[in-house]
Amino acid sequence: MNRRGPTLEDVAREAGVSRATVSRVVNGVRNVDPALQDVVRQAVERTGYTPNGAARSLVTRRAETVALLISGAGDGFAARVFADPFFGRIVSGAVAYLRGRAMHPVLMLAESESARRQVVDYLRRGSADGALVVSIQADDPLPRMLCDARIPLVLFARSPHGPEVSSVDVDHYAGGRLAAGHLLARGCRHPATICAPQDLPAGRDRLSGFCGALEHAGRIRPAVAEGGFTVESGAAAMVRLLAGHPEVDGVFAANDLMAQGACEVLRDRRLRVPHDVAVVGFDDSSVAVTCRPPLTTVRQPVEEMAAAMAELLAGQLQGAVAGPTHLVFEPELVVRESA
Amino acid sequence: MNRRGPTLEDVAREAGVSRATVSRVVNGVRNVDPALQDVVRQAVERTGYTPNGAARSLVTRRAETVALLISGAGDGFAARVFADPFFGRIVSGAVAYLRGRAMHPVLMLAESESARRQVVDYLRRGSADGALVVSIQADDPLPRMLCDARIPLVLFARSPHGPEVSSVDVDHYAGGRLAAGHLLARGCRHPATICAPQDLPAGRDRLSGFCGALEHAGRIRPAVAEGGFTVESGAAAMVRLLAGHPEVDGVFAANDLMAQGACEVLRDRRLRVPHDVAVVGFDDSSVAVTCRPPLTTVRQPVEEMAAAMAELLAGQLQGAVAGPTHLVFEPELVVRESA
DNA sequence: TTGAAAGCGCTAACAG
DNA sequence: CTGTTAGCGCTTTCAA
Repeated sequence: MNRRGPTLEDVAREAGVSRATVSRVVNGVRNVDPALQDVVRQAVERTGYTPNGAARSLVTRRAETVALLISGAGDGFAARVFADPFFGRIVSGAVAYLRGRAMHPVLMLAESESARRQVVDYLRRGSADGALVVSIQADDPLPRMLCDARIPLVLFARSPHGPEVSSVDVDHYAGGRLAAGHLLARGCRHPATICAPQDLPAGRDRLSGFCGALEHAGRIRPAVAEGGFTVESGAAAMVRLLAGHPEVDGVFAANDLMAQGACEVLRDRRLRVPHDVAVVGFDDSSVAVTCRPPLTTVRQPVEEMAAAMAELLAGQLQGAVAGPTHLVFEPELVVRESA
Repeated sequence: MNRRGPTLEDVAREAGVSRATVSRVVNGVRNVDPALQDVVRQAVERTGYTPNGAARSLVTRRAETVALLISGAGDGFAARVFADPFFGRIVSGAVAYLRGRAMHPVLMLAESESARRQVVDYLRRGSADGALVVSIQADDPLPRMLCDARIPLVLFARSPHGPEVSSVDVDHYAGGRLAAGHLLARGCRHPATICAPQDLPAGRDRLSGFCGALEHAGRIRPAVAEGGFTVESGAAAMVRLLAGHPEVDGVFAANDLMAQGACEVLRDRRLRVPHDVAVVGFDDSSVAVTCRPPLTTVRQPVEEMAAAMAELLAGQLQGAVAGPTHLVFEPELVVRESA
């Protein structure tokens, strides 16, 4: 594969100017005679010139590329990522921001120990200038690895035990409270929750927000079953909940996928949603709309959060030396049919 | 961001050898005294050296990176991609192959005209060595753009009007036949299909395979409603089918997501699957298992196809000059509960 | 405003 | 087996 295209040299010869001048025109640097600019641009056109990224990066020390890392573990990791529209929203938000700033967004999965090493290597060698990290595993070693390698990064969700780096997050506690408030307001007397893994801070916060609001309203603790963010785990949790607490009339699921699983089980049992059991989800991903019935859910402004994450990183890359910034977004209740 | 780490020079000094020797050790080239190798490796360790990718690429003319491009259009493109586990399987297969060959897989979305230009630019400047392209749009301009830019590429699905490049595909016609055969075998008398967009060759082939087998068995043409690969479009199509043909007792949906939508509508109508209406999907993505009931479906060996695609590209990158290769995989019927 | 020249950090001949 | 040397293609001082 020796497709070596035309170089600056070739364009310069074609245009009858020096390499430096062509470089200036290509990079839009001022102080070039407009007439010459045209000549150069035509030469570029004729030769079909494209700058060689490696040569450029070698001197600029930038790749104009940002890696969006989705980190986790386990078999079928990719399958899980591509089954949750939540990630689609993150990608969407980050990509939109980066494209607007002429940065190339590249998505990489870090699904295993060796994959993480490869990804870190990719960044260390400078193939990307920094990383946006979305981790869906407790105690993910990736943020620390990146940090140790001096890679600029911003996290989606604050990591309590990880390194102190900038992050963007939603107020999970407030989200849980929103769900409880809504359930209470519609007269729910026997609330339950399908919570997220409790080794995740987000999982704990959503649960304690939910419980806290209930307690505040004078209710006893809700029935709790833990799920793993998937439809099936939500369904299984709902089955357990029903087995132990047949009186349940309201469920807060810690994400929409699990809420969907719950709805399916409820339906199988001929329990009407929301009439018999009200269901509230979390995220407001596209399944919230697809679900039958459409889900009332706690919306995370994911696209904005992702864009903010990219903006924070862009700032770091431009040399802003402020300490870690932690942005916390407010969740919002979106009422549809399920509750 | 001037984090300039140690260079070969630094390591060489530390180890008391020449840059060339360090380079050899780092790149695992033979002909280096084992003792020296150790010395060098220790020096690498001490200095925390990582090769600079730009400098290396500049001379090797390779980035050791392959782009996996998902191309299409429309608002919510990312959302759609991340709502179909089918893509997860592609990513999974390609990533697994590439990681094993020490290539960095990077996923990029080409969701608009400008995004496509950016992606092509990324490849033209050499940030990746080649592309694996998954297009979910009829007449996608991307393959041709890549081809014109002399970027090595392999397509997922053969493009009839696009440039002649290597591709990997499943026998869609055979897949449609498989679905028809199964429906017929279980005694279905009024088959219908929720077909894929007919401007897609794959969509046409799945439909004609289905119709062909029916015809061959002496049946009339099935009722047809077109969907757009999403759950909602499948549900809407099912509604139309039922409205026009209440007698329908078997449905072949051109992907699992649409099959799921169909199942939901059927359930709402109190029609039992498969007892009243049998449903066959396509893909065998993870929703086939999640769906209620679990879907009988036509399996595409997506992971293998993706790996084959990566292998074909790797061959091209190594300079194998064979003409375009078209690999066609056989689909397989996976029987679960829905039919 | 333009050109000449010096590298960026690395690999790959080519000697030794 | 090891070191010396010549670039890879580009940006960026520094002079003119």
